[in-house]
Formats: sequence, structure tokens, C-alpha cells
Amino acid sequence: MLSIGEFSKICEVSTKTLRYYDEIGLIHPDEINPENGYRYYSIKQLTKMLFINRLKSYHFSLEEIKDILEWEQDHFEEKLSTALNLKKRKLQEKLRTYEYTLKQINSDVLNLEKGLSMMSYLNKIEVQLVETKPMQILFTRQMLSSDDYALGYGKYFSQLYETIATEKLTLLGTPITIYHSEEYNPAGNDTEFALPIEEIVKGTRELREGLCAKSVYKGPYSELTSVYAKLTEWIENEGYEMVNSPYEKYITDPTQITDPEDLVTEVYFPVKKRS
Amino acid sequence: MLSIGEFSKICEVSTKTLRYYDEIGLIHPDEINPENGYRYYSIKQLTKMLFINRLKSYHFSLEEIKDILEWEQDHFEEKLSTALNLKKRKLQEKLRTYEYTLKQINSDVLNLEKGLSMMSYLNKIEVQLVETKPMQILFTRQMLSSDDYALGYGKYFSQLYETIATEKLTLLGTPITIYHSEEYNPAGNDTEFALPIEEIVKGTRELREGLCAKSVYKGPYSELTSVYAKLTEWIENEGYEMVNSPYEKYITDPTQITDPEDLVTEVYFPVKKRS
DNA sequence: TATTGACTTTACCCTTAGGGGAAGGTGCAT
DNA sequence: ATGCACCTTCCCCTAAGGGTAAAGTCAATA
Repeated sequence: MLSIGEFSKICEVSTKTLRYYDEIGLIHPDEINPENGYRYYSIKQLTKMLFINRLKSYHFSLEEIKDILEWEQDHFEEKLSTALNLKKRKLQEKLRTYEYTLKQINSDVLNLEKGLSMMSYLNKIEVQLVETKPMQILFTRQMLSSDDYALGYGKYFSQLYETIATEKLTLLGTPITIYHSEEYNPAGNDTEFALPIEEIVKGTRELREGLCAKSVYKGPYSELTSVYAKLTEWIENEGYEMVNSPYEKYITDPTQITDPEDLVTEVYFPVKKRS
Repeated sequence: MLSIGEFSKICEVSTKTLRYYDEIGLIHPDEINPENGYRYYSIKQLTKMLFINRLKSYHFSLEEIKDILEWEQDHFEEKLSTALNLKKRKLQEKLRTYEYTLKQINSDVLNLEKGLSMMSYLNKIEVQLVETKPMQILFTRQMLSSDDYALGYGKYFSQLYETIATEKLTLLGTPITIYHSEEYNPAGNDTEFALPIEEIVKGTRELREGLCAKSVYKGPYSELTSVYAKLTEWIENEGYEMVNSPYEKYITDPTQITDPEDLVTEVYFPVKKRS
């Protein structure tokens, strides 16, 4: 039997961690002296501890590891394999976002070296006042978080496209999303997905004509926030006020474009002159 | 002026977050109504908020961002550039570890598909009983955390090599580290770096001869923990006990080997037969 | 045998970056 | 006047332990 200190040293895990794992039921000592509460670990538990460490290094949470350790013997390998593949995909995803972040940092550093401020790109966002025409839209309205947005895009727009196909409707433009939420909530925002069509049928409504402040942005969706800020600033400075929910029109198809830098989006803020 | 909800929506930051940032002094609202405590943000603060978001996406902590925002105007760009480059290097480092983790997961998945357990590699670690010869070692003893280990390796061994060169001593073997700590502590462990030499001079001591359980491991240093576990198990099963601090001998030079899979390390546990 | 120093125990507070929800006060439109 | 959406503060919660304190215990030495 090994004392907690000995076990700690062999596994390269602190005693603090071992006591915590005991507490949450991840790995209990093989024996606890009932008189003094001293924890004693058996040699056999070394393998278990090493297994836990390995899963931890694969970014499994302690909760997940606990589950895995409680799986029964049959199909254990299969299930573990599945879990590993899932983690693998998540790590690959993270890797990709890290690579993108690195690209962004590089571009910012280049700008700084050119003597430009990091936020100077804001000045390149142009705003124009346009008069939109009324549009019939086929729509679906959902609560969804920004994380789910990419999924939502695929899911809800393909549903709408399907409806258009089965109902033999006439598509008149690129997809639109309308943001109805009054404030930003990471858990979910009231979002409307819409496609402009010609016919007036069940499931359509009119997106009314009116004055809009409009910006065209070329670049990744993650930067659209800046366009919102710019438009807000513009309508304030020019003496307008917002009269309806803003919306975005996706000129390019994100499922076709590979480089996010090539995405083109139009952002509309319905406005009127301030009285 | 924008209410917290409006500001929240434009920046895509929750009101909760905005209140928190106010609390920690990252961004205070431009104006607070003294009667009801309502927060009001100005249009100009949009840029600041976007800047914060961008730094956050680069994995700066809120503490770091606060510091950056408090830098004075002169040399701001230079300092920012430096900070960005630092973050860049950290991200690249993380990227590399992620890539390594992915490789490991892949190898485990392959093993599982072959019907082998994930920890089956443990059975391939062989233990032998050897009688070591006494050695003079030139040493330096330090407290250092496992994170600093790679740095320590470079730093302390090169100091020792320098001593050997300037004192014209005779090197007799590859580097050794001896682990004196009784338990594992992530904050720092009592570690001795040593080089075997021929002469007996100031700064040397004898690493005494004796019986050792020894394993040779080929692979990354991160897996040496398993060797420790295996050796511990072995001495328990074979009826031995440890009588001194374990040590490692680095057969390969980590500064020369590029693939961690090619690293060769010998691990020694000084033992005696249990009475 | 007594003492010392190393080891162990529980208990409490702290960390990041906010999220959830309650209880109560406001602003605005009907 | 009413309702409702918005705002405020306050308190507790997260994951994975780290730091420290006070107190109990073990084993080796004097």
C-alpha cells in the first residue's frame, strides 16, 4: 500500500488533486485507515490513475472521465473509441480557430507596423442611406445562441429552401436574417431566417419598404459586430433613429466560399429622421 | 447615449458582462443616472468595446486587457505590437501541443481498433535488476515546477557543461536528474541536475553504487510517469523496497532529437530486498 | 522513552469570466 | 391606472484544484 504522498509522486499528481478526486468519486483510495483517516492506494490503482491522466490530457472533463470509468466491460473499447474520435474532432475544430486567430494577430501586427491603429479598419466601413422595396419573405423565427448560429444557418435555411422547392415558389434573392432581440444574450437570441420570394402564401410575411442605413462588409461573419457599431454611430451622427429590427443579407453562400475573407454581407438598419 | 441593453446588442456582449466589466473597471459607462443607477454608454465607447472583444479573442485575460487600456499614448503601438507577438508565440505553442495530443489520440484509437487496451503499452516496459557503479557527479540542486522543466534542462545543464569546460574536467556520460521530493507538487519539486565526471573537485559528490531496478524507455518525456508506475509495481511484486531517490539518465540529447518518439531515457530506482 | 520533523487530516477561502435568478425599482405605451 | 419590458443590486454557482491553517499522526533519532 502506498501513502498519498508516495502515490502522488509516482503518478505526478499532487496530493491536493488526489484528495479532490477522492471527494468527487473519480478514484477512491483502496483503503482508508478508520482510526486516522489516512488514505492508502494500491499498486493496481497506478494504472487507473495513469489512464485518468491520459484522458485529462485529451481534454476530457473530470465529469466525462468519471462516466467513462463507470462504463461496463462490454463494448468498452468501442465506446471509448467513439469518445476519442469525438474529442479528436473537437480538438481539430479548436486547432482551426487557433490558426485563424493567429492569422488575425499577424494582420493586426502588420497594421501596427504600418502605423495604423488596430481598429482602423472601422473607418473603412462605409454607410449609405437607401430606400428599400417591400419584399415577401418566407420565414422561420427561432431562439438560438451565437454558437449555434452556423448550425442554424444550415438547418433553417435548408428547410426554407425545401419549402420553396416543394411548393414551387420563386426565389427572388439571397438569404436574410433579422435580429429581433432587444439585447444580446449568449444563451439565445430571437432570430428570424428568411428568403425573399415572389408569391404570397402561408408562412410568408412582408418585409416592409423604408429608409435604411446600409453597409456592405467583405470578411468573416465574426467581424459583423463592427459593422453594427459603425452603423449605430452613423445614424447617431447623422440624426437618424432606428425604427425596426436590423437585418443582414448574405450575398455570398458560406457553404460555397472557403475563405471567410471572401464572404460578403449587407447589413440594414431601418431608420427614420429624428424628430 | 445608449442604454445597457442597446449597447449590449450592438457589441454582442451580454448586459451581465457589461455590468461585470463596469465592476472590475474595464469599461465604465460614460454616464450613470444618479437617481436610478441606470448605465448609459456613449457611441464612442463602441470602439473601445470592440477593441476589448478583439483582445479577448486573442486570449488576453481581462486583467491584461485592463493593463493595455491603461497604457499611455506614447509607444502604445509598439507595446501593443510586442504584446501581440508574445500572445502569438503562446498560441503557436498551444497549437503544437494540440497537434501532439491529436497524434496521441490517433495512436490510441488505432490500438483500440487492434483490440489492444489503451494502457497496453505499460506491459511493454521492461524492468531489470542492475548493480550500478559509484560515480562522481557534478551537480546543482533546484526547486522547479514541471512546466519549467524544459527550461531548467537547458539552463542548468548548460551551466554544468560550462563548468566542465572551464575547469577542464572529464565528462563520463550523459546527463542525469535525481528526484528528491517526497511527493509531487506542481509548484516545484526538489530536483538535482548532474553530470558524471572523472575528477573529485568542489561541486561534485558521489552517486553511490548499489542495486537498482532499471527501465529503458523510448518515447516522449511526458510518458515517463508510466515508467515510474511500472517500476514501483515491479519492486512491490518482486519483494524489494526503495532506499534512495530515483534518477533518470538521458541517453539521447533532447536538443538534437526532433521527434519526441526517438528520445531514450533510463530510469533507475535504487532498491534493496525487503526484510 | 521522549522528542522532533515530516507527513496527513479536515476546513475554509480564492481563482476566471461571467450565468441564473430573485426581489425590487423605472420608463414608456396603452 | 395598468402592464410590461427594462433596469438595479444581491447572492449563489461554475471547474479543477491551490494556499494556508490548525490539529492529529508516524517513524526515526537522541
